[in-house]
Amino acid sequence: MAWSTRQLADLAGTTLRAVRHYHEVGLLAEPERSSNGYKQYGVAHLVRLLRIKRLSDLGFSLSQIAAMGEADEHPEEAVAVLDAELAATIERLQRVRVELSTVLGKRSPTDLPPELSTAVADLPANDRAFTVVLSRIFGPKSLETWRKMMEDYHYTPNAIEFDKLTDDTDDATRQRIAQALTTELADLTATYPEAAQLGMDAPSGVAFANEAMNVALLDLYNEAQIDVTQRVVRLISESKKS
Amino acid sequence: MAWSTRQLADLAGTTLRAVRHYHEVGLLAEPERSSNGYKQYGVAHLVRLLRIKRLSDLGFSLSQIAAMGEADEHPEEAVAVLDAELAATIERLQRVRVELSTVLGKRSPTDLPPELSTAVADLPANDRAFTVVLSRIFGPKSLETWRKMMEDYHYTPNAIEFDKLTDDTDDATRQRIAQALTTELADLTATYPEAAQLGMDAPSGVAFANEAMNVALLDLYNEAQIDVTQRVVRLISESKKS
DNA sequence: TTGCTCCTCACGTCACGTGAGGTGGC
DNA sequence: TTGCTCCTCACGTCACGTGAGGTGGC
Repeated sequence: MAWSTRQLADLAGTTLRAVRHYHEVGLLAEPERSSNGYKQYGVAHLVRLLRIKRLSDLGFSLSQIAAMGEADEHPEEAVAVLDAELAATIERLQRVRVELSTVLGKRSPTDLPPELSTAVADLPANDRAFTVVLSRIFGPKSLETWRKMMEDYHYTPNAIEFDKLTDDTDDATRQRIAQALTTELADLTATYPEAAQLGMDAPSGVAFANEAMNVALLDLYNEAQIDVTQRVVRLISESKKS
Repeated sequence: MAWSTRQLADLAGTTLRAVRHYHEVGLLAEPERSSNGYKQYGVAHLVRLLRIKRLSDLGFSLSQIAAMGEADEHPEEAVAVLDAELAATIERLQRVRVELSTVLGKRSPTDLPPELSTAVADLPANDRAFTVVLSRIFGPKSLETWRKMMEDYHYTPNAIEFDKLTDDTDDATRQRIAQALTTELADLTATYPEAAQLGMDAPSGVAFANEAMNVALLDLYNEAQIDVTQRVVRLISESKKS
């Protein structure tokens, strides 16, 4: 008269495979066998299995349960650690739920931090993608500066013309736009003195940030736009020399 | 000019292996290679990777993310389902924390439901284990009846004598204790009319419950105690006939 | 030559789930 | 003989982690 594996599992409210798994990892002793090889469980196995299941349901790992041993005791420390983990998990999940609701309301895209989402709302795809890259390399100060500049200036006539540049744009037009943009940038820097520090707080280093911006530039814009950008850079460095 | 796998991973705030895993499961397209076989990632890869990471952090599985496709959209239903799951998980974890605090305060053992913990507080090991078994086979009504009976009667002189029985206890003593217990049981049934229904609400069936009780009896008590129990059963059935 | 980065297998993790293939008692 | 339960492999799951062993540019 004893319980079969299935009966033991049912009594404990768990599964056949779980019981066998506990045998495999040495958490639960194997019982004696009857003549046909069937396992024969007794009350001690049920008590042990219930304890394993209880602790497992509470969130302890099987190795933690093994470390606690057979007695009905639990190291206070392990319990405290687990409780702290649970508290942290609950908090995190609650924040995730808040995020989910803003994502659902389309108030937040999935590739940008929420603060930037309104600023890029109606930018062309490449400018938007460029901002995505910046969001990953700039520090918070630079990002905030960039956000303000985007919100105030993202539709100047010069920016619109820049967006329309194609590879067959002639040299004179390129130069004209480059000069106009340079002037505009100077005005911008006057309005936002922080703009001079753009990218200086990059957490991964200024060099890496510059390289990444370069990669993004080459990737997102056409030859004429890249050309104009380089002209702007040259014009600015020339004006600094004089 | 492009990003290496490590650079892409760093930019997205994830790991090398995660990026490769997304390639393996087809979530992220592989980029072109340079002449030496190195992967060369562009902005589009970064945008895609950021989206994958964001959705993954929110709790979507990779196959769910795959189903959502490349666009910046998310089926409302999937979001709602996930949110409901999160809410349920949070609730469960909160209940677990409450349980943890009672377990820590030793106010609750790990093998018994909380309601029974005080009732068995100072029972001998076998009676306690027997109660553990009952807690797994009785329905709620029977368990409540059992709890009341334990709290009122667990230290009658007869119960103490029963606990002390050994295999060399002589026949006369066995019979005397059996008769005393039978009388006591009759009194109990008078005080608790529900006692007559004990085990009748077993969710897994009365037959299974009886067999399980029998297994526990044979497992937990010695020959003399089992013998006395059988005498009690016989005495009761005789008294019913008359 | 030494370091560092990149690459591709390929096994490991955690707690089991899920067949596959075979045996034993009614 | 048919069903049902039990048994032991042994691979699968999920999202990567973690070496192993080899190559390429400075």
